[in-house]
Amino acid sequence: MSDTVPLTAKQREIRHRETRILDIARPLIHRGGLSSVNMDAIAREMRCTRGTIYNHFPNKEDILLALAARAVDRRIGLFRFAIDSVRAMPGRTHRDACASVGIAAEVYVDELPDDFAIEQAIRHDSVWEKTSEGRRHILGVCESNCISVIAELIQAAIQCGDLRVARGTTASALTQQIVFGLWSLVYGGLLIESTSPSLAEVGIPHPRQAIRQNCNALLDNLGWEPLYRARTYNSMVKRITPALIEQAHVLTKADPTGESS
Amino acid sequence: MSDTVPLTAKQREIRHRETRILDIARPLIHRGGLSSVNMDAIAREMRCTRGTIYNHFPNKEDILLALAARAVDRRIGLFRFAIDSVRAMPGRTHRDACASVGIAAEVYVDELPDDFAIEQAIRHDSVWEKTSEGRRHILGVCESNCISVIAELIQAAIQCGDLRVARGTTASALTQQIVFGLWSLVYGGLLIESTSPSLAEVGIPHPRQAIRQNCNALLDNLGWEPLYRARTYNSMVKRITPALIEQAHVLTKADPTGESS
DNA sequence: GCACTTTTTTGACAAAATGTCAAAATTGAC
DNA sequence: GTCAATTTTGACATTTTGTCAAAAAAGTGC
Repeated sequence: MSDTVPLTAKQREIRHRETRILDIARPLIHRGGLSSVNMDAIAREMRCTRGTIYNHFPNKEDILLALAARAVDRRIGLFRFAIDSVRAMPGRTHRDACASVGIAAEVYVDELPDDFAIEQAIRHDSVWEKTSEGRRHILGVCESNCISVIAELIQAAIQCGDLRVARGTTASALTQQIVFGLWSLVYGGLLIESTSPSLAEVGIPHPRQAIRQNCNALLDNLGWEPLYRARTYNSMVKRITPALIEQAHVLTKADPTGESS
Repeated sequence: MSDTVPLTAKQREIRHRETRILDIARPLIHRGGLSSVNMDAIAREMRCTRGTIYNHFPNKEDILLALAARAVDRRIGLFRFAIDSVRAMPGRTHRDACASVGIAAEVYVDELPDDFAIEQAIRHDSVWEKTSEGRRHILGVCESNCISVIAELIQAAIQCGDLRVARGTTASALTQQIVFGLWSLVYGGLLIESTSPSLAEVGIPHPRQAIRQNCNALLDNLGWEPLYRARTYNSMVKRITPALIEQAHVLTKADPTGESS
């Protein structure tokens, strides 16, 4: 329902501007932190005035939300890439694919720290309150997609028999349990690592290792075969990490524009 | 080194004012959200001008940090109360005490939501950046105390034999692993619950239950005896929850002032 | 109680940021 | 080329933070 009328240059420019605003806003985070993302700075780089930007976004917070949606898209891209990479390795299990998503999350935090930061920022009440319903919905869809990616992986593990559903529960309940468990462990762990200033002083010198071990302990207990073996696990991590890092930058370069033409 | 000189009324007033500022700021969060905590509102309620408040705190962010330190203190109070309560119940294990801390965390989120909110808020870069080193250190000590409470509990479980240290690791490594694992699971899970708008739509209708189960799965796998049994676990939860809720309000009423006179 | 010094409080001020809107400028259509 | 519709502008109002010289209050010695 889009291209019935050939768009004029002006119309194309306007349609493209939302993307341009976001492309300009993101580097600002990197240069001066989140507080440097202000309408003045964006307008200056855009070579227009604030008023024009307000034609596209009702307020600053909606811009942040749009950036967050892009960030989640990149994160999903990284998760998918990890899963596909493991699938391409001979002899790797669904469990390996699941672990690779955890590694992808680590790479996300390390290589795309601005994306990680903005995902946190928009959760803040003071930001969330001001956002529009429409934008919130878009972000919700992105998040939901991300969960689906993991859930599908776990369902595949159940179907192929690696993960056995215990008596008294269902495949979907088990799936949800695991999705939420891994999500809490990895997200919670990475968040604690990034916001608790001196984790080492408190007695946790290697949070990444702890997160990985805890994920494996959880999966082992929930009945996922084959159980954790350090050798195979570590070799998978070593193989996939450099590819993930590269992919993180690829995903950043290629801007994830919405519609086609 | 404190009370060599009898303080004048004015000196006492000033010394007491820091507490007063915090006592006034906290209800503001409840009434109008975090954004309503501004210097004007505090000054109005204090019946003085902003300038006076700036004599006590160098900026707004330091006030938030001081509120967060109080919040962590209350949280520790709740955790300690939970542990002590379980200790007083006959036939309860260290594992029950550990689980009760998880319940205490749930009660904290539900009954002291402003405290939970402020603990999140101060993690935000835009807030953290502006805080003073001194205040950050105070908060770090509070956090460290909280971790100690849990770590001691786990060490006790190791000493009494409920928790066995596997070959190739140490008691302290295991302790750290468990502390960080439970922390990630519970904190991460509760955070996701509170910030992911429609968790139910995404397929996780009962996040609290999922968190509890995941904690138990993790502890089971890490070798904590006796293993999870629904009956004993649930009876403990039922017994302790009302007492925790009451304690949450007790801790709020009694303001945790710093020094004695 | 009085003159004085020190401390504390005040409120006017500057600065930074958001969001609005009537007027100006630009664009597109005939 | 004219005119209507759309878009952009920039001045304005508002809100908030943080500063600082001057005023007020408190303390001190006599």
